[in-house]
Amino acid sequence: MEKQLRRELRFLHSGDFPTQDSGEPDGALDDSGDHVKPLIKEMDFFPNHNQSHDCHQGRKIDNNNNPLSSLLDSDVNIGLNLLSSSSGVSRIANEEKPKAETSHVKIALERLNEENRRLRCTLGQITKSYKELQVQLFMAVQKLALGNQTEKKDAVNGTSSPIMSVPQFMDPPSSAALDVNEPSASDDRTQDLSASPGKNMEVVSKEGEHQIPGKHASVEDGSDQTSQSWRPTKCPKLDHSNKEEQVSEVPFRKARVSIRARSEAPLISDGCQWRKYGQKMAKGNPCPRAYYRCTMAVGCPVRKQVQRCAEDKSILITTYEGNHNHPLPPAATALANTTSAAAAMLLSGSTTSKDGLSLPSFGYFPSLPYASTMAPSAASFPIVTLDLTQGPNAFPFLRPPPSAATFPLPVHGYPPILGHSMLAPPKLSAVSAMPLWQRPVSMVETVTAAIASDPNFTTALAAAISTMIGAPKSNNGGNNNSSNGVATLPGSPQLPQSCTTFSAN
DNA sequence: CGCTTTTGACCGGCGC
DNA sequence: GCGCCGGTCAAAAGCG
Repeated sequence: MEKQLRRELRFLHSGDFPTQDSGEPDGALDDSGDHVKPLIKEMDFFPNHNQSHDCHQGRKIDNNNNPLSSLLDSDVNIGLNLLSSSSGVSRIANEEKPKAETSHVKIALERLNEENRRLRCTLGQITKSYKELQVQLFMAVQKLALGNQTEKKDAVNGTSSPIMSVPQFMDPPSSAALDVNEPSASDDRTQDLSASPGKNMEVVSKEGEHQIPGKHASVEDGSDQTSQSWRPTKCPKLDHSNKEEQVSEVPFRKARVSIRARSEAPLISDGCQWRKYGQKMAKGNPCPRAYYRCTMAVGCPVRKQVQRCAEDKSILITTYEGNHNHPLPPAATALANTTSAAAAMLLSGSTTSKDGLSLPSFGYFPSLPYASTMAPSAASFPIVTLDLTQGPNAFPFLRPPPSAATFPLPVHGYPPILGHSMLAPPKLSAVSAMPLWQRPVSMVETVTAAIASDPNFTTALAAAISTMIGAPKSNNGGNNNSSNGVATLPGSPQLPQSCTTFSAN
């Protein structure tokens, strides 16, 4: 039916512009057909148009509501028949009727164009809302950072204060937090990705946030980086000695982002280059913990730990900390922003909880008993855990991405260009020789898919943010000792990232 | 030869 | 003060 219809419309098209189509090979016909194709689709989707979209269709479309049916019913078939019988005669015969047909088609086209415009407009508004939210989140985080900066000084001076004061975070972004709900709730078309309600993001904070020591503090990273090595356990001491430097140099490095995902692969490719610099047996876990540092740029302070979960060895836990001092592949950047948004929320203090308990405010994210698998030292840091081990997408990650495992990450406004060739991790070539199930699955793809494919993510994120913004935090008591000194680096336009790449699987 | 990985040693924080 | 533990260093080994 549709096929026939396409042919008919092609014919009409060629009738309208005989000089263009005459004598053209199939390719030209296909082109014209392509122009018509959306028209057909739309007509099929909205056969009773005057009911819902009539505000845009005030024009007369005959007595028949659907111009398509008018085309189908009478004229077009005639043209087709003529065409099939004898091309020379059909031309002549057709030229007598096309005017009415043409007007019908034009009307339909106009109407569809209008609807198209309207849909674009809606899409634009949704995108705009996202971007606004993003910007306001940035601002909120930076404000928070400034607040923590001052609080840290206070704490150093002997006054213990909560990690953050809610009002600092509240002011500007309060409206934006609600905006994010709008697109996800009002426009179902933005959620045509497959639903995967099982995705979990658990945000956990451990008390006792420390400053990273400025041991090797240099200014390798002008933007938001500190170059000192990752020595969390040494923080407190140096924190007292170098407080001034700490405050200015170490913004959000305290938070770690941990990603749990199922993978048989020993390592996850995330678009960055890593060099292993150590391996340790951690207490309570028979599996060794491997330490990696980013080698994409000299002095990049980013570290990651990789360890299998003691309870379920198919789960790989990758924990990141630090900010890259070099450009990242787009996917890594997108993921960095995604996770750092979570980290930022964590660092805001309102989403933190003591002793590794899940956040009550994140009811959307089920809690997991993962804390026992974390490094004990990690308990000194707030940890954001993205748990990809549950839900329908967990296992599919081990397989090659079915169609396009890279989804756009609307949350951070990145275009859907994530992953794939340009993001291929440096070692992928070597890895490609491995059996498929042993390959390190791209973190980019995995996390992106995990997050983006979950239609509830936006809603949950918005809920979390509005929870943070709107409600005074209730459980910050555990963090009052060393107000984490979160500080923005001057001139850094980026959202401070507590981690920059993100693992999955 | 240069880079990466391995692995034991070392350091510092923390609890007792 | 001592021991435990996590994290890092750095020499040696491995690899392309």
